[in-house]
Amino acid sequence: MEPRAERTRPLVDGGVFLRSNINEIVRKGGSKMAFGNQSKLEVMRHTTAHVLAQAVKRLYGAGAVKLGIGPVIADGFYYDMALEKPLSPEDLAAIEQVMAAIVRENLPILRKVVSREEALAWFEELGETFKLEIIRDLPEDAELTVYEQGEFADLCRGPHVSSTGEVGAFKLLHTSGAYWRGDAANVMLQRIYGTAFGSVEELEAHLALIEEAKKRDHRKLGKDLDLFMFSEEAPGMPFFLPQGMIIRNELEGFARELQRKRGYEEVRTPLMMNNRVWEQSGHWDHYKDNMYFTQVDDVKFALKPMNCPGHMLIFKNSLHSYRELPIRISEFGQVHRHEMSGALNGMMRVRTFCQDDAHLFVLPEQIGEEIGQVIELIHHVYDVLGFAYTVELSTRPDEKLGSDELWDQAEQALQNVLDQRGIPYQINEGDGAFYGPKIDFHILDSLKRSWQCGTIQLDFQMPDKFDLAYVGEDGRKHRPVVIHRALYGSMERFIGMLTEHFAGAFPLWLAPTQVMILPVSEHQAAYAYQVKQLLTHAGVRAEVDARQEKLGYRLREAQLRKAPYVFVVGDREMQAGEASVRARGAAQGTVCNVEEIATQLAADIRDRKR
RNA sequence: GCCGUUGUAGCUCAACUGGUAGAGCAACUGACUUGUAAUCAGUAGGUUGGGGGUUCAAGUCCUCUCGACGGCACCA
Repeated sequence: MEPRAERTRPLVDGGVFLRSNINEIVRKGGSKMAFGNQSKLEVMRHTTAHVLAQAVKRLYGAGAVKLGIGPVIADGFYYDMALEKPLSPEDLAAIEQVMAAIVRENLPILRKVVSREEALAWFEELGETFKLEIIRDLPEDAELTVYEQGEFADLCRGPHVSSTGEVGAFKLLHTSGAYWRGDAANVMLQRIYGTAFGSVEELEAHLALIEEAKKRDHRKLGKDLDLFMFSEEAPGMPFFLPQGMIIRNELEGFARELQRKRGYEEVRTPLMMNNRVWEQSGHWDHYKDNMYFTQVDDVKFALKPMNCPGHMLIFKNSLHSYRELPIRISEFGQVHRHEMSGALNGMMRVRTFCQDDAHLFVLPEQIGEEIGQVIELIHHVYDVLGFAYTVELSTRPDEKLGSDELWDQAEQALQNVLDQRGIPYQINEGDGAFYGPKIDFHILDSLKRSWQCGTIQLDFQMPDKFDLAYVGEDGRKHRPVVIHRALYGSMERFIGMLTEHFAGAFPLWLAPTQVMILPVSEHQAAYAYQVKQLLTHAGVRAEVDARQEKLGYRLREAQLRKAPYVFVVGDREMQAGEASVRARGAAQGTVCNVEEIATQLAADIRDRKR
């Protein structure tokens, strides 16, 4: 195939393009900061992004396309560009065709170091205004390189593979809008996402993984399994259906049980309070754009976006001695936060949710010990559920309350606890809450996706804002320190995450219906209900499906509902006080004495066995 | 909020360039009395998200609006 566009003048007068070769570059160790830690796959994906840009220019005309940036990301790449025409999925197919042609042409990829002036002149002529902006913002001494393949050239640090023919199996996935330089104040460009792999097999495996994730989508499973629903009447506000409520109650019960043993006291605080409380706490200043307000008589009220002020008021309700501390107040607190419409996402990002919140009022010297206990508690919860997790330490944000000295102290305190316990963690600069730094726990689900769930936040601000005090040994008033913490984070999000993690096949203790009992025919229906009764008394959630349908049909439904156990009862079982017990996923069942299996299941449920 | 896509029966989806809404499953009724992933037959079910407009005629075109989806930005 002939390269379509002839270049009529050299890119840069007098310049020499060198063949781009990743192996050579890595061997020579050239420009380590750019190349050193990139895998060959990443380099190839980066080149695929250039091929994408080249294809778009061929298709819509070089002049009609202004390039933004086209970096490699986890699992693929994207390229941002400005073009008149909004891209549709059909356009992606057409672009892929042109990309395939460019790969077949096997164009050599040439690298050239250019001076700032040369680069500016060239991209000026091309009308690549975004590239010009990049060049102007680069430091004076930055080494500028241009990569050229056929008629296409791009300002780029590289590296790239040595020719377009080395691009492997690729696919364009979807388009979206993206602000230039990630700033909402800038124009919005069109972003095309794609991925590439060394082989067709790897690409297909990746696409299959995406399909698998879609099948596990909690929005789909939540609908299929009747866990929860949404309504246009309350965007971003989930409705829990009876089946989903069972899961939620189990999770709450689990946390309550653990917290009771650890000296927590459960409370419930109002959903809305006079706005002056939020002005006092600093929430109004820092968070009013995301709060819901209402007028009651002539007074402005706000729905709580957080539970802390309510707990501060509870602490202030009585006088406290240093002997009482730590005081641990917990609440399954429903909060409302007005998230932007575009941010909503099923149970994962909602406008009202329930935090399994707690505030620990502690003496300064108790901070380390208390945080250590919360870390242990979170570990226990995740361990029972079988989750691996990572830990992040988030430090002071730009918009914050309090002095740098206090922040130094608070950040140091958290860091010390982690270090002393030998817990590996990542530091997340600037991601803390406005009142204090935090330790976040990120769960890794079965698809290796990370979800922020548990959190521990150290707060020297709220005690101050609310003028909290305890009476010390010396008989004088002292300021307690507050630790905010959550195990699940948001019940809604946690349930969404659990649904995807287990693909709807919840462990026995969480499963809404733990045993589905199927009488073979109407004759055994009465016996089936007896079995249900027995299981119910043992503390097992059992249902009977005695519909006038064939056993195979009802069995299929029970499996689709992902019931952990199916009991089939026919005449044989009825005579012997037994049931044919089939565990979820098992090819066939075993016949068990009903009382024995009931005892066994009750024990497994009590132990929250996985 | 921004860019793009999208909204048809409870669910999943169909209806060529505008010609007056259809299927499977589910539901209901009846028959069958069922032994480990779908028994058969029949019945009913929709102001095509909502408002406005163009047209002889709108699910289809235009417009406003609401919701959802994919991202961006946001996420104290």
